[in-house]
Amino acid sequence: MATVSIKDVAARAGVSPGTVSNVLNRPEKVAGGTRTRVEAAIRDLGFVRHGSASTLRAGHSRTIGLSVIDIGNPFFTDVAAGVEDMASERGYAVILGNSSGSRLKEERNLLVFAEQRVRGVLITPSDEDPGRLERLRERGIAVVLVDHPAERSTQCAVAVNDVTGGAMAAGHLLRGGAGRLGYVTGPPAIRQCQERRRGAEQAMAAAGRDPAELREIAMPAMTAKAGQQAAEKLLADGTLPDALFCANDLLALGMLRGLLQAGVRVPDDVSLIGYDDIDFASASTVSLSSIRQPTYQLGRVATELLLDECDNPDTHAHQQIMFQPDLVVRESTR
Amino acid sequence: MATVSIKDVAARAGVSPGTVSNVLNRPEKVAGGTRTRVEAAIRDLGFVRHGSASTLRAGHSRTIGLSVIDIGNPFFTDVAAGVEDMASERGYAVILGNSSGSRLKEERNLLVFAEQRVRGVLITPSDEDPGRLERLRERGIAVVLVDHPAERSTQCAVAVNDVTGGAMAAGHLLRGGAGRLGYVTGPPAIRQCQERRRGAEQAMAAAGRDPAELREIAMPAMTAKAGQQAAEKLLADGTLPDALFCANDLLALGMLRGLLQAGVRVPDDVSLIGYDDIDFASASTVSLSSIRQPTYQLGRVATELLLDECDNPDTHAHQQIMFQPDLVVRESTR
DNA sequence: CTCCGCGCGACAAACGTTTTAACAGGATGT
DNA sequence: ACATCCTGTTAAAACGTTTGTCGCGCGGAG
Repeated sequence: MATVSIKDVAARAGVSPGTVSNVLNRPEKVAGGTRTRVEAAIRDLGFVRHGSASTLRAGHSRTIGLSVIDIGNPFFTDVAAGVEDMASERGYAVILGNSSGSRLKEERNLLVFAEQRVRGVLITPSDEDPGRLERLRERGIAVVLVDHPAERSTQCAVAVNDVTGGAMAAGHLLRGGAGRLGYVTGPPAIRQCQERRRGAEQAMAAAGRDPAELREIAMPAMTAKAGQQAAEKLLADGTLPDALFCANDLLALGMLRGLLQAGVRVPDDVSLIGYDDIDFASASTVSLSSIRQPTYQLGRVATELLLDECDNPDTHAHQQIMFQPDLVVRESTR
Repeated sequence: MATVSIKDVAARAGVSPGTVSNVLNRPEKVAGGTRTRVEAAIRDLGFVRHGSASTLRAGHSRTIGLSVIDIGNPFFTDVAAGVEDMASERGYAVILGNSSGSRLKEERNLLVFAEQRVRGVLITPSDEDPGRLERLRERGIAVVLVDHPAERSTQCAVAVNDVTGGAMAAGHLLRGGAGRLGYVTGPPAIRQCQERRRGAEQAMAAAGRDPAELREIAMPAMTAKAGQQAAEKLLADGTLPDALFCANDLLALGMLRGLLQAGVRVPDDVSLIGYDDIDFASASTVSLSSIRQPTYQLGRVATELLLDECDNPDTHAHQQIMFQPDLVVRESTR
């Protein structure tokens, strides 16, 4: 438990504590001989800098907070991996907060972040209230929105264009010769669901079709189970569309299962496309066409923006970056 | 940026800084009137305690480190969710470290943890070297192993019994009338693969069968793609076992796809069981029988042990907790 | 030979909290 | 009346860094 401090290092190297600090933080300021001597002392004693003391004195830490809505969702997991990698490369630690969609938990996480005096926060807000984030900024904590459009141009944000993605999916189905088109979606409150639908409608209009013909099947959840229920609903109706666009892959996989079990052939009878391109999309029996989002990249870039804002507050220009999704064609579509 | 400190609160409430600290840390020590006055001042000024200053003086922080091998793996994601929930309930923050299987990255993460003076570390070690962990303990940082047996009885560990799980899977297949049994596995270096195999052999012995008959198909990775390749390999050989036990669900899903595409019926021609019971196991075309592990619980309990060790170092008794897996029977097995 | 500038380090003052010892002022017991 | 013990509060000393200021010694310019 004999915690070794900068003083011990200084004593052993025969220099002052300030010099040790300089070796740590601005090595170019200290003469070669002294530096190697100090470095040797650091190694010998197994010294590791006390982050808290450093933060206290310097006024800022080398940690960032990451608040996500659901760490169990592969989408956020990939984002988190990108964040962690980039932060780690730049010597920052990541404090993880999982809000589970609960506003209370999100609030609590932000408080923890504030107590730790994180340098900045990456957040996918669970609702539209900008007040909390404003309060963070007042405390000098940078904020970057992830997978959410910027509420104002005074902040950074990264997102993926869901309208384009929706248009890609529907366009692909239309090019495949689809007559009647169905859109299987989740709760209407979810922004992504709305925008993907909007994209699909645009694609229909561009193909000279009436967007109002798009048949919407809305489910209360975006899970595989909900997808299968949607299939049952469609089959009970008796009028199966020629092609189905599902708002995420889990819905699509459930739908696929429901259709195949009922003897409907995919893609011969019905074309099917999902969204997100999760790992399992390519692993299902009939591999699933989907829309790929650069999730890992989303995390990396968001972190890069955040750290730039922290390290160069003066020259930093706020950016709203919109990534473009990709169409991935597999077996489930004609 | 006017950061408000304990002194400002003290001034406004007309007390000394020490009293404010007491209100924060041992409210029972301060008289009711003073306390409410101080609390009001805290609210009015929007004071939030400076975690680093607190850590520096108190000698310990309210953060723990979590080092996992692959945050993209649903298994670890579930564990992380459990950790985050429990830590958050007890007022601890979680610093996330993702080693991606790289020893170097793991090392770097542990260094970050040490710098942040985390109270303790939860780790799924990426290899068997106990040295690093020993060094952490010398620094007064508690360590709990996750999904890894304890190297010695002087530390806590939580894991799931892989031998039992393997026995459950193989036993289920044997009870279904399987004659020839195959075991599709990953790299032999992975401890879990070995132990699950050992369990399967025990089940065979218990059923009066020669364990040597267990046919092993080892793949270099444990992904869906590798599973499909394994299927191709088996089909090329021409001698398909009656039943297949895959060391994880991804392998099993790939295998399922490969078999179905070749016209092999599951479970009529071949029974198939996976391991982990990931979400998608129940959503595949032929839903997958599997072995469920209490992952979320694993994370919660590990955190509980860690915090107990931190908060009651004297009375704390090291524990090695072994969870039992569950057999989940679905459509893929007879 | 003096003076200036410069490179390198030492010194010391913070940073915001926790904690110990000390203390005031009653209440209590003798 | 005095000694004693509470209870509630304060003052001050840490904790381990960072950082601005200052001083020393040396080499080159005047």
